Amino acid sequence: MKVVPRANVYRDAWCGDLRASNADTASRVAGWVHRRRDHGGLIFIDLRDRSGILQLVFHPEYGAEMFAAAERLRGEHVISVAGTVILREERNVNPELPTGEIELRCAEMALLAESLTPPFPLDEELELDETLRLRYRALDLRRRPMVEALVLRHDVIHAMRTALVAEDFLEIETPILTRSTPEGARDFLVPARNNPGNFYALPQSPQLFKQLLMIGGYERYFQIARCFRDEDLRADRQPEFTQLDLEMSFVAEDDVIDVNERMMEKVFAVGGLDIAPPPYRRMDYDEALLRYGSDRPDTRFGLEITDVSDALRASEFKVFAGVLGGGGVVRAINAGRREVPRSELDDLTEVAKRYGAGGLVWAFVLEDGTWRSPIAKFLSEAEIAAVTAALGAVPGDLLLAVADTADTAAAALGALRLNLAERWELVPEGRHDVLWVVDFPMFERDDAGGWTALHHPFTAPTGDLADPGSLRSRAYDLVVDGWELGGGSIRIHDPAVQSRVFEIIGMDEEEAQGRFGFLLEALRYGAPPHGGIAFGVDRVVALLAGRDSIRDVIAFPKTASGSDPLTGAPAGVDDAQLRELGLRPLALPAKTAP
RNA sequence: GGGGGCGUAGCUCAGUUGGUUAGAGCGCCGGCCUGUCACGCCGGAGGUCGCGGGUUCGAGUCCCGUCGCUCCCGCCA
Repeated sequence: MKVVPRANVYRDAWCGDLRASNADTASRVAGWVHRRRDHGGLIFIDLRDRSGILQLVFHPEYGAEMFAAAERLRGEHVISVAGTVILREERNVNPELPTGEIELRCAEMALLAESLTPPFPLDEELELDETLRLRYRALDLRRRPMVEALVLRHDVIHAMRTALVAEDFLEIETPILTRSTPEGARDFLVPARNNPGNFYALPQSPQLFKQLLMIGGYERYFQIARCFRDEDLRADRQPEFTQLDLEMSFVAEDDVIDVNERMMEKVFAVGGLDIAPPPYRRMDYDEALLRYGSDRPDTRFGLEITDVSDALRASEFKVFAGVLGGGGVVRAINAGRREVPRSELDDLTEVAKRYGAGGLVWAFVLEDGTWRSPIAKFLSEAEIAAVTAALGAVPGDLLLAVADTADTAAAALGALRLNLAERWELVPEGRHDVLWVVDFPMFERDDAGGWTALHHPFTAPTGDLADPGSLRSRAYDLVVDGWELGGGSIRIHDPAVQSRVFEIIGMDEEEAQGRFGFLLEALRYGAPPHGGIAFGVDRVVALLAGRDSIRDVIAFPKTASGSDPLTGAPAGVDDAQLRELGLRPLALPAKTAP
């Protein structure tokens, strides 16, 4: 650790800091008993603090009473010891340990706290049941992978803050208790005692407040902001999560992207990622969806998707004719030269179906250019040749195709790509790809046939406001290795445009005024052009730490069902509390009696 | 809301076609041990097989239900 602790009754050094250069000096350290090796007449203790591990040596010669006390030490007992740093004999050096050249010969020991036997081992890295880990989170947090993850998290946030402060950003807080604006995700609600029947909402993001800060003239703002969304969880989604939220005035897309590239370059360096310096590649949304089947493409491996509709336009094969005739597409992946058994093809078909495809067409290209495929007999020689050529396929290659709507084909083949990459381990070790996805559509159709904003309704559109389907948005997402790490946009600063966007998404004047009147009003008092971005801090850290789940980089996360085994949250409250809030107890259906 | 996987000792797991007394490693407890670092050796304790019901002569194993964890779809920037 960089700073030596201020000497006190407990310690004057970090365990993990002592080195050969400290040999023959007196030192005092404190920490937890990580492991003990009791040889009868000689005891070794690995003492652990936040910085690392130091071997302590206890010998009766150095103090009989202390030695007797050391015999009673058990795992996770807390002690403070004073002694002399000793250079180990060469044959006793432990090259695995940063402190392995030395040890502390103990002269004095204070037992500060005893520990029960821990419910799981803290000294080895093994997969543990997550409920158990969360139930005993204080102990789990002592484990090395957790310490490393949270230290990295700190370093990442520190790097972000340093980079932004250096670019004249101001850190400003926005409210946690705010107003429900049910656009996008479901809100967490908080009953307002002073106003019975009314509720605060926890923010899904500081979006509106940061726009007000721009109108307020602060020009460059950022915040490490806690955000809340009451939706079902995933490995990369928690009900409360942390965003690096920022906003800038008098900027266009490139200005925001430039600042953030400079910042993220520092962040990637903190994680030790080998990434080419900015500017980062930019890819159009349409291209991402076509070639990778996703708006957050993982470009670390090939298996790109190709649209082969044109080669099959005249096909008499009923499935293709039906789909193409109905405005759909046929898209395919050349999976390359692979020996794939029938059972695996069935698995892949299941993957495609899970994402909405009716099925998956497979074909092996044979030496003579024909196909071994269930559908070979339905296609003409010319069609087979055309599709083979479109995919750049050669004999031995496996082709996988989906015929469906463009959206479904993209989703199914996109998922299939990722599945194949994992199945066949196609991602090169240590490779990381960073890119901006840009030029998103502004709106997409919702289930009811209306329009809904792809990002959010404060994103600035480009194009003809009379034709919602043709509008693009001035948005940009940062994607790394298929993870969406951040997203933002240039915002609407013209109140007329903002009103029109609300109109397009089916929000009438009255409703818009009711929900967002405060923003519309502020926009009328001189709103500068502005834009910004928000990064998912948990995702950034998880990616840098090489973890699959953001739970592993959050000190106190929730389980996948949103519960907290540590505190028991969410938990019931008594009727008196409810009455005080003006709420009626809910009559829950009785549990079925045994 | 839907689908998949998992649930056996404190922990990580094995447990055959339904068959006698449910096992291993680690940990824990006791003993021995002066250079270990996953210390070693000897001995021991430790089980509501998630929970409830059913089938069966017999259930950890099969069936139904339920709870929890986890991954995914829907949902979600």
